[in-house]
Amino acid sequence: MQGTSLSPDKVMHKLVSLAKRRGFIFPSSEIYGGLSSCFDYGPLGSEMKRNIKELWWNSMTRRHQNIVGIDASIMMNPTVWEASGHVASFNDPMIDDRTTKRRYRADHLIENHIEKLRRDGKDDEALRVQTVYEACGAAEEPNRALYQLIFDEAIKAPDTGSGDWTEVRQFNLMFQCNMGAVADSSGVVYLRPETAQGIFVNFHNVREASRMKVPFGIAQIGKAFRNEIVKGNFIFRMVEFEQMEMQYFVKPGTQAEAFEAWREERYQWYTRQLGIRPEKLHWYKHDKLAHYADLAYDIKFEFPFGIEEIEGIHSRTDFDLSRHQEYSGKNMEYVDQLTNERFIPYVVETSAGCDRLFLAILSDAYSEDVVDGEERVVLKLSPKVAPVKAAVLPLMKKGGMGEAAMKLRDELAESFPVQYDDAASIGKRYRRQDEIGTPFCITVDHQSLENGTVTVRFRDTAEQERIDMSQTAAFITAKMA
RNA sequence: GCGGGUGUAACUCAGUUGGUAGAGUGUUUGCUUCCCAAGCAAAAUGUCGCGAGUUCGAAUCUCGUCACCCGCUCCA
Repeated sequence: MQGTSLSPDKVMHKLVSLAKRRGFIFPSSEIYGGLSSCFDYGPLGSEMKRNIKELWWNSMTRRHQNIVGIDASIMMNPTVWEASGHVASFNDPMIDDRTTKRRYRADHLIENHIEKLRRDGKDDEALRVQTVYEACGAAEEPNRALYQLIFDEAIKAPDTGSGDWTEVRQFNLMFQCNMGAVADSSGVVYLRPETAQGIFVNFHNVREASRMKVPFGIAQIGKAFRNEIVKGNFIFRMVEFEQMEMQYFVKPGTQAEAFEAWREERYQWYTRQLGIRPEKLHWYKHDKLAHYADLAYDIKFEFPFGIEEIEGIHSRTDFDLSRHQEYSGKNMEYVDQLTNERFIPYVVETSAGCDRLFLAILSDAYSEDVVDGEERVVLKLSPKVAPVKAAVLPLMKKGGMGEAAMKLRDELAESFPVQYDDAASIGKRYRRQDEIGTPFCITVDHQSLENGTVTVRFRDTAEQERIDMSQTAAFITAKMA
C-alpha cells in the first residue's frame, strides 16, 4: 500500500466534491443558486461537527474543575458592541483606486507609508504623519480626514504605485437587524461578531452562580457573524461561523504564566485528541496587536490553499471587563476574600474556529492510496471525529448473514453511530466506508454463523482481525480511546 | 469589492458553423454468493446557474445577474 502525492490545488476541488457527494457539506439553499459563503452541514458533516464540538467541550469544561460553560444569546444590547470597540474598529475604512480597480484599507495605506518613511530614515517626517493619522480618529469626519492625509502625502498603492483614489468609505463588518416591528434606528441590534462578549457581560452572573474563584474560565460554543468584504475558500471564511472559545480570568500579573499554560494545552489538544499531524501545525506570533491584546499567538494549519489560522490564543488584559465597567456603570471587580485584594481580572482567551477546524481535519484526513493494485480515496479521520464509527457488512445478503449482521448493527447502534450495508460487492462496500472515513468494518461471513466470530477490517491498512461477535462493541470502544 | 477563470445529471466532463442534450462514475432494482470499486440485465435523475435580448429557432451569440475557484485584501 502506498500513498500518492496530491497537488494542493486539486485537493480543495476533490474535498468540495467529496463533501457534497457523500453528505458532509452542501452549498446553502443550492436550488435557488446558493448564497455567498454560506454552507449547510449534511448528515455526515453535522455528525462530525458535533463530535468536534463535543471533544472540545469535554476537554475545555468537564475536564477542568474551574471552567464552566454558557450559551449566550446572539443578539445583545447594542451598547455591548460600543464597549467592546466593535462599533468603532469593525468599521473598516476602505479606499479604491480608480485606475487599477484595486481596493485597500485606508488605514493600512497610511501605516505602510509611515513605516516606509522610517525605513528611509525620515523619522521626523514619519512622526509628523503619525500625529496627523492619530488625530483622524477624533475628527468629525474620520474618513474625510483619512482621505485628506492620503491626498496630502500623495500616498500611492504599495503594489501598483498608482494613486487615483476614490473617497474613503466605511464598511461595517457587523450585521445589523431591527428588533421590534417598527424598523427605525432605535431598534437596531447586531448579530454578534464574536462570542467572547457574551462571556464578559456574564462574568459576575457565572462567577456567583458557580461559586468560582480566580483563576477560572468560562467556555462557550456558538455562532458569530461577520459581513466579510472578502469571503471564500469553501467553509474557511463564512459570514456565519461557529466559534469555540474560552475566557480564562486571572489575577493581573499572572497572565503570562496562564498564557503559556494554555498555549501548551491547546496545542496538545490538536495533536493528541484530534490526531492532527504536528508538522501541519504552525505557531504565529502577532507583531501587530488588536486593540484589546498585550500578547497574541495563533495556531495555524497547513491548508491546501495556504497556512491559515484555526485558533487564536490572546492575552486580552483587562480591556473588556474595564470597558464594560465603564459603559455599564457596573462594578466588574473581583474581590479575593483571602487577601482582600480587589482587581479587574486579566483575561487569557482561547478562540477556535469550529468550521475552520472541520476543514482542517477533513483536508488532513484526505488521502489517496492503492490497495491490491486499485486506487482508493480514504479519509483517515481519527475514530473520535469520524461520523460513522463502524459499518456492519454481511459478506452475502443470503444464507442468514444479512439477518445476523442486521442484529449486530442494532446492538452496536446502542453505543455509537453505525451503518449497515449489503448493496454490491464486499470490496465496493469497503471503499464506500473508506471514503467517509469509517475506521472499522465488521464483516459477518460463513464462519460467523458457525462459531459466532466476525472480522474487523481496519480502514488505514485494510488488514483484518477475527474477533468474537459479542465483543465487537467493547473492541471498537477500546480502539477509540 | 476589484482583476482573471468557471458554471451542462449526485460527481467528473463531452456537446461541431445556433436546429430544444450525451458519456464515464455514482445511485436504485434483479441475477451472480463474492473478502477489497468484478460481471450481466434493467431503471431513475436535466429550470443546460438565473433573467432579459437577438433569432423562425439559443446549452451555443449579446447584455445583466447569481454562485464557485485563483489572485489582491482581510480574518476566527
